[in-house]
Amino acid sequence: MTTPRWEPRRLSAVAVELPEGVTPPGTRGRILLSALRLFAEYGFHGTSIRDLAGAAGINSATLYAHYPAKEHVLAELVLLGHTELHRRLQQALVEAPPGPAAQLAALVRAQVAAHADFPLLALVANAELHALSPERAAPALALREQSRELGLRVLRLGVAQGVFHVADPLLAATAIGSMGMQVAHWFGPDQPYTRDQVADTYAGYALQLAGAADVPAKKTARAPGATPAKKG
Amino acid sequence: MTTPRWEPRRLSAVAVELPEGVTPPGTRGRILLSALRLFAEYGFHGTSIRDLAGAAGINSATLYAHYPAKEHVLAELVLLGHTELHRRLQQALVEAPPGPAAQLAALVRAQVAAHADFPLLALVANAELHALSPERAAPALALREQSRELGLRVLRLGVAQGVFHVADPLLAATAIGSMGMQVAHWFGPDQPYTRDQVADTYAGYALQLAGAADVPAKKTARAPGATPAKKG
DNA sequence: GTCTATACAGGGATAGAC
DNA sequence: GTCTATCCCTGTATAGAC
Repeated sequence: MTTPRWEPRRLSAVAVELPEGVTPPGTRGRILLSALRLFAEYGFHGTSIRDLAGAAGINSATLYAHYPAKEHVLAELVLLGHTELHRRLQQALVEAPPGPAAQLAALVRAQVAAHADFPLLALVANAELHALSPERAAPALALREQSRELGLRVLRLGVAQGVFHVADPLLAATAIGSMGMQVAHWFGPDQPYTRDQVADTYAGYALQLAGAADVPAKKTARAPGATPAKKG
Repeated sequence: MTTPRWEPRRLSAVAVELPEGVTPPGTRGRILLSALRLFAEYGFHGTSIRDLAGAAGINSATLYAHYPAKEHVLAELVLLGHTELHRRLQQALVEAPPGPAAQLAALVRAQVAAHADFPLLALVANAELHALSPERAAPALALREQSRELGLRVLRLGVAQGVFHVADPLLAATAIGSMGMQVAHWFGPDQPYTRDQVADTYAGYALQLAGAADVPAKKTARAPGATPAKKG
């Protein structure tokens, strides 16, 4: 591919940006941001070196003064994405009020917020990871595993404490994680929700899904033990 | 790429198959099944014509006796995937007991079952859709929209009837759909759940998430070895 | 329908001047 | 660091014999 064959469809008009403080200065930063946009829209294999250089406003040969190969650009993005998510999840846990319910809500909020704040990065980190060689994918995979375990631990603890009621915490964690992950695919300025609306709503969904005994009295909550409103 | 550079990682050892009755006979069928596996693992742009022909056991030129271009092979898979899901959702609705709760459960079961029965197809249909030109992506997108509306209608009806309790049915439908969609990414013979365990469990999650007043005391899945797992 | 052979554009990457 | 120029391979697709 030399020039885009059709209008972007994979993601709508989302800001092309990276988390604070991680964009390299100068040309290397422009390469990385261009790659963020192009890899998200056309995929790693659907983006050529010349596409990438053109978007960054440089000659294709200049790329190799900053990265030894195209794959290294992807590797940097993938690692950045996984690092940012894991950092936010950890911070959310640290700052959360005590108790599994509050912690689960905090984790889901953080996950949704991360994917809504940087949908392009989340998309590339997840959907293009497979294009990396095993050794360059490994660091991201390790972070992903750690992130997954954060949620799983909270769910297991909540079940043990009788706060959650799920037969299988692993499956519940998977389901909850899936909700948030997918946010990167549709969140953008062309839809009616704010980042925090989605984050709060999804946190509520997660608690409901987990059968939390003490779902905070949001609009969506129902009275525990209430008689079925009835019927259809 | 001429030969796989590393072991498949995007999906584990999942059967390479298409829904009953849709695999074309003869060489065309072998091309389609090879494409299913390769596109799922390496992506459309990560798979060359020669890869595809080699996997199908033919010369690359022979491909063009069956498809006018590589993109048409992908288009067929993407359409097959979306068609199969939509067909199953419709059938599930038709066969479901009356009432939004039973209907939502049936929809989620059908979605999960479809993605667990044909994870490769679901992956290609969703993750590689962006590689199609707009006009060849359109039919699949139309089907996707119709499928989405099935779930949305059930949720809205349930809210109107007081069976569900969500402030925003669209967001709830999105969250529920996201859970099931992701199943294609991890379901396989290397994990402890049966298709029906996941389907039933996820259906229960959906009802909980939607704040269903009358969540049926359904069987919930367990990992084998814990307590006797049941199935439906 | 399938093959061998090949056209030829585009791919990733390097050499070497500035 | 950046460019021009270029190498060489891989990519898609076609021609034409069998």
